[in-house]
Amino acid sequence: MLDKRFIRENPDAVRQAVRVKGLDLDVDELLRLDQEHRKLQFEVDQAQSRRRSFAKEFARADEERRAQLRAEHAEFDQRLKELREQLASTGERLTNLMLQTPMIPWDGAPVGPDESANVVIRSWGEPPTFDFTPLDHVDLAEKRGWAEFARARRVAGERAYVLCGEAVLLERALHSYALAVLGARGFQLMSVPALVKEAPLVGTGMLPKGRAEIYEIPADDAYLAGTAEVSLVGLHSGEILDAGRLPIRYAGISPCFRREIGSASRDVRGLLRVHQFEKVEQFVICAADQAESDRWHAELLGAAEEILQALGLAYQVVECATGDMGVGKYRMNDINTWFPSLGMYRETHSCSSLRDWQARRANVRYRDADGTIRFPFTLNNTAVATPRLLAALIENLQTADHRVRVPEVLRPYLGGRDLL
RNA sequence: GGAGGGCUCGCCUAGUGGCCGAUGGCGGCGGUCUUGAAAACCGCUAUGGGGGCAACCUCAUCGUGGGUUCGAAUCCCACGCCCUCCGCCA
Repeated sequence: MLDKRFIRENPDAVRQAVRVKGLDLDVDELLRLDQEHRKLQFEVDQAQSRRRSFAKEFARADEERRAQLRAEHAEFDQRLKELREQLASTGERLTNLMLQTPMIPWDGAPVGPDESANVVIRSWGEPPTFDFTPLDHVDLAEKRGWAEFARARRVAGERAYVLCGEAVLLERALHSYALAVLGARGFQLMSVPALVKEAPLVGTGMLPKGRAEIYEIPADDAYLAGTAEVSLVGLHSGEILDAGRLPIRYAGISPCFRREIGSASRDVRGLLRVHQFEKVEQFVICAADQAESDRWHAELLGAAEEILQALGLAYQVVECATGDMGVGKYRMNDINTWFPSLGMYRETHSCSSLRDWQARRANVRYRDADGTIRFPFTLNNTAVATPRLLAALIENLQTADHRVRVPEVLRPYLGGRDLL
């Protein structure tokens, strides 16, 4: 969500953002509603002011005068009621449009309609070469008894999976390692709800646009969050933080649920695109300062790269195009990790800066040293998301005899074993 | 699931229909005093919207949303959350 004043003063910048992000938002209608809303607000204010003074007069009046006042104000009350209704309905329409306002993307973002316009900005590592025919993660896992797919789908339908035995330990090792890396970098470890109310989903920007992507539990007016970010933002919703508390850095771990409606029949095999997964997410709330936010963006990207490098997985860092980055993003960098079975790099991490777009929605504020109340900037990035990263790991580190080399950093979590 | 109690300005608290955007204390900030500090004393100390160049004016907000009333923190209804007890349960 953008600042209304900013929209009034820079409508062209907003129109431009709507265009390059491929959105459907009528900025002129928004401006018109904003103006109408302000006009109605003014009228309602005046009417209520009058109502208050009338009430005071009433208190002082005698019975005869009171009867007279009641009669006089019947019509006025009706008018006030109508004004209030108009204000409410205009406000509702305005809010609907405001929730669709996009963050203005940064100058460096490639302009393009979708991920095809993304640009690789750096690479690390070389895709492994095998002197045998490598298996994909599904065949490898089944051969080793590390996963069940057919049976899992009997239980939970398409895209379901079961991890078994050592795969369970390996998955947990990835998360434990990610938490250790982030803990060492000063992040507060947080295990957060995945079952959430509507408000934090709107606050993060997952709703209203992403409704089709989110599991809904109508009986309880609840939803299953697709990322820990939802809870982490929601934790501070409505608060005015002390500037001294910033930056807030969280490493949030949670199960994540996504309906994958827009990807039906894509990646249906294996562990790449599933409805339920486990993720450690990095999340930062920092002062409303672009330079500081940029530093955190680099830091979040750096933590993810540290993890991938320690795991020995080749990856590329991608500068995401305007059409790929989503409504609220200022800047987005995906990290794509090499998957031998696909012969390509696939997204395992996504690092985003949102400036104050999310804080505004979630109503998270802070008090600056000089007492000014501001909306902070928020950023987030994946640290480890499994089983997708687990699949990358076993594919890349497999051996000819269908075993998997354990990266050194994971060995402490696997009883010191260097081979599974 | 059942029964009860509660939700007021950072924290605690006063307030049962108009004098209440709201009392008092604590905390915080500024000042006086002091060599310095403490104590004491004085002052300030919510957020959002609208109007105005500005000083400032105005409206809204006492968990949320409705209702009653000329007028609601206060009365009524629904919902949310917290606490206590019983039951159930990982």
